[in-house]
Amino acid sequence: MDLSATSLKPAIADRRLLVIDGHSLAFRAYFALPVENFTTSAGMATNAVWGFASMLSRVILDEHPTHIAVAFDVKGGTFRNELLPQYKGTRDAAPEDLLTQLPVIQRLLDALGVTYIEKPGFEGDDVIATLATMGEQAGFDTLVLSGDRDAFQLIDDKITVLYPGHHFKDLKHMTPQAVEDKYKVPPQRYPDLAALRGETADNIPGVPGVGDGFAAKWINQFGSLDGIIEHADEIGGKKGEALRENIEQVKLNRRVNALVRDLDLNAQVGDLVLAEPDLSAVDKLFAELEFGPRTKQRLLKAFPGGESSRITTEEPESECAIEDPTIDDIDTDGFEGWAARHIVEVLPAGEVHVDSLDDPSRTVNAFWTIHVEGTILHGESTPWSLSVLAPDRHAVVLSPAQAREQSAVISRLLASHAGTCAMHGYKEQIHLLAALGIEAAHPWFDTQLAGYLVESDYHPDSLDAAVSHFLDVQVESRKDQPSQGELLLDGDQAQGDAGEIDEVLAARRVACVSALVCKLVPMMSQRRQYELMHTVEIPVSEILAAMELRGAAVDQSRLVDMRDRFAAEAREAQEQAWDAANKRINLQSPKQLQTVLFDDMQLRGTRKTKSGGYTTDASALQEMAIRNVNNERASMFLVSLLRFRETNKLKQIVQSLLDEVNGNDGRIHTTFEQTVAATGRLSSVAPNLQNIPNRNVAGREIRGAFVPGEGYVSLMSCDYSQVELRIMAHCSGDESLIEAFRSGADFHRYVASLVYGIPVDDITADQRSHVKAMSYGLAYGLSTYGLAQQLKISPAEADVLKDKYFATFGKVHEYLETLVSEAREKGYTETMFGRRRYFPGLRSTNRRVRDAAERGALNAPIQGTAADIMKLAMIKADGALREAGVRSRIILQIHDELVLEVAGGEAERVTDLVSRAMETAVHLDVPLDVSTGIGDDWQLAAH
DNA sequence: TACATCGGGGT
DNA sequence: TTACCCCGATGTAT
Repeated sequence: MDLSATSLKPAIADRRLLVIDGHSLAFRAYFALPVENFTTSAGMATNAVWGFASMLSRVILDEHPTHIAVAFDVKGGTFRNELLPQYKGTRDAAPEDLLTQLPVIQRLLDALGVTYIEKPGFEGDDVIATLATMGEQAGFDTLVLSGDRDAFQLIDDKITVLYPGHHFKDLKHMTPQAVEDKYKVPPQRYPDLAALRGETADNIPGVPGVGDGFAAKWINQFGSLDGIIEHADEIGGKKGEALRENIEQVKLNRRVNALVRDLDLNAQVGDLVLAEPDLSAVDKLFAELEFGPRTKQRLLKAFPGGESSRITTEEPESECAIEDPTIDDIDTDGFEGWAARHIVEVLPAGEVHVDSLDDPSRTVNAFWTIHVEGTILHGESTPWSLSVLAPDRHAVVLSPAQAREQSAVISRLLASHAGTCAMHGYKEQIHLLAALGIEAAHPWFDTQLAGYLVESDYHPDSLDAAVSHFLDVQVESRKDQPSQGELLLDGDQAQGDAGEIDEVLAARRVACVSALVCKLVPMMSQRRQYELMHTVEIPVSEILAAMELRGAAVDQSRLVDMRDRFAAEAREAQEQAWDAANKRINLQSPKQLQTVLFDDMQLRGTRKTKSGGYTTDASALQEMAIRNVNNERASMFLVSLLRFRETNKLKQIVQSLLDEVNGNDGRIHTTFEQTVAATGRLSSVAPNLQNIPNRNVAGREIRGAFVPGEGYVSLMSCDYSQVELRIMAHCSGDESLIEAFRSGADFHRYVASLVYGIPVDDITADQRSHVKAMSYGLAYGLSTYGLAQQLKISPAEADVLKDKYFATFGKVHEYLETLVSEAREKGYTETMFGRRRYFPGLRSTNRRVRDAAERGALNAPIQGTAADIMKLAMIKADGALREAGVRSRIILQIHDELVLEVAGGEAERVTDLVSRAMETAVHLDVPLDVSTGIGDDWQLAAH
């Protein structure tokens, strides 16, 4: 079936009212934009007008209202001042050049045909409250754009407040759930909470010592402010006393912050329709304000008759709109029957056939989508709902209990129709499905992996973010967490209102995934990324999911000992540093360090940080220590500081590991991020197990705390040596470098002998290390300056080394230049396996940006190919282990190293299987060298 | 409370 | 003034 026929209409409500707090928006615009940049030649300030206009167009484009109104405050007091004379008393009077802009903004609104409303004796907020209420009664979805939190009391299913965040252009969608999450009370109780807490901005005192937390606690305990007042005597402690003392104030606050929702405004909501602007009036005003044509175009674009309005009112340019599916009730039907009719009988069975997937002319419109919502916690993930969307846009939403009941059916469906199955985030889905007793199978399409493969520099952190990025629409599709009693329950319990709402959202989520598939399929084909997705990323997802679930066992008592020891040593170093400084400063504050080093001690700084001060990083401290060996206090301080930094860091690392130990199994379950690193590498979070110290003895000790778990006898570590250099040798075809690897000699020593033209045996340690640094620097685009810095030699000497190196390995030089020039031509780089990364920065006119892009373009194919090879090796090794039927298993990947937990009696066999898998992951013109080690812990497994 | 900056751990 | 990451602490703005 053809999706394009059925899924074109955007899911935008027919009638959507946007109500704007005019004063609050003008204020924010005024303070966000520097007035110097927005002044007419006659000296009139225009920053607030400009900011207001640009925000207005932005919100209209983002939110697609059909109706719109702006509310303003009126000069003179309101009924609130009579109740509470000091109300808003601390607010500074608005600056003169803001006040003069308010009438201009109103003129602009007139020209645009936007109604604005003021009501003497009342605030804009009351007008807003009234409009929102009228809108709700007339069946509108209403958005309230306001920076005043009093507006939160209006929020319900139909009314959402857009609340500006840190930057005023980031608007938070405050839904009932968002308010509940943030304040732990429902929106209608928010004013109770505000009355207790007070509002400094409005000069309203609350109960001293009572903040949001206590206010929410009481509200939840007694139901509401009235309940609290009734039971005020029962509340003990200082806070209870404070409450009783201020109870009249609180009551007054509550009367003041209640918005009036039934003003007589002399207007009908239906009349607020977004209309075509009066172009000549806009032109005239813009000429006065000296706004350019681009500002005008941008503003008008948002209004009917403007350039892009056709797209939003008719069909969107992409055929991938999100439409709420028809939700089928399976109580009367049974899931299996539903799946048979909507999926099994419609779609072909079988696995994915990889052959023709990368054909750019290919289109796919016959697939089904499965999506489990929930939170992931390795070992005890919590699914909230499972949704299945069929190609005919019919969907079923199951509660966790229902899904468990159907687990066998769903597992079978996933297995039999994997070849037409789409998901978002296979790895996460594996965990959530497993928690429901369902076994996942390699899907045909993963929208998260696909998004990563087509645009690896962009990392959405949620499905919604991916949707708004790739489909350029905002949808409300996610509550952060179902609140209590709102989880989808089973049959008899489930049919409350809350359950109904969740179903719609869950169905919308799966529709989002489906829309992403629609958008990404042509991009994947065009960029030829299917093969990578199927042969690399999807199988890797499965392996990573298993690794995450296994976790890594640690010896907790050893960690605790280490932490205490590092902590003691850090304290000692701190005392010494304090003595030397004659001050008990915070050694973790660069700012305080700067005063001691550069003011008190008058030391000469080295490099500057980007905020202007001298850096206090380790290399600078070392340099200063050398310069000041004769200054006893200074060197004492510097040395102690360095020792503090080192030991304190180690303490923190150990502590962070302890914090992450799972209480159930005593193991650490990291999460491997598969779509974060733009080059194709994995990353590891919570905790990061890819940066456990390894460079010096003290740090390496931490690796000793990683041990084989119950049922296992040792850990094995296998790593590639010099993969990136081998890739350079292979890709450049440089005979000398290839020979260097084939010879099997000490690589760096061998290379040094070629570079310096002296026999291998005569190479000094210095020469070897210089050449080694040069070799590694190549893949990073290291400058001569950087090389000099690192080797502590002069830039001139570094230059000589570089020239000699490239004279010896000419093809390497050529290859690196080709990488950049090809990237410049095509706009992207590619690894050996076709993984792409785009580099728009190569065309930048800013030299720094361009240089950075060039270094990236140099590095990405090399680092990326190494990442590809390791991923292939993991697939191969995992397959080999399974086929051999051994119990030993991979638990960690650290870019070029695999760590395995080895079962008794399997050491030799596993060493053989894994090293063979890694060596033969791909065939290069140079051998892939793998070294392995095995031992009682990770440190002892080193080699 | 949220964000930017600094510093430092890994490959 | 070397690529790619993750994280904690500080200090500032909100």
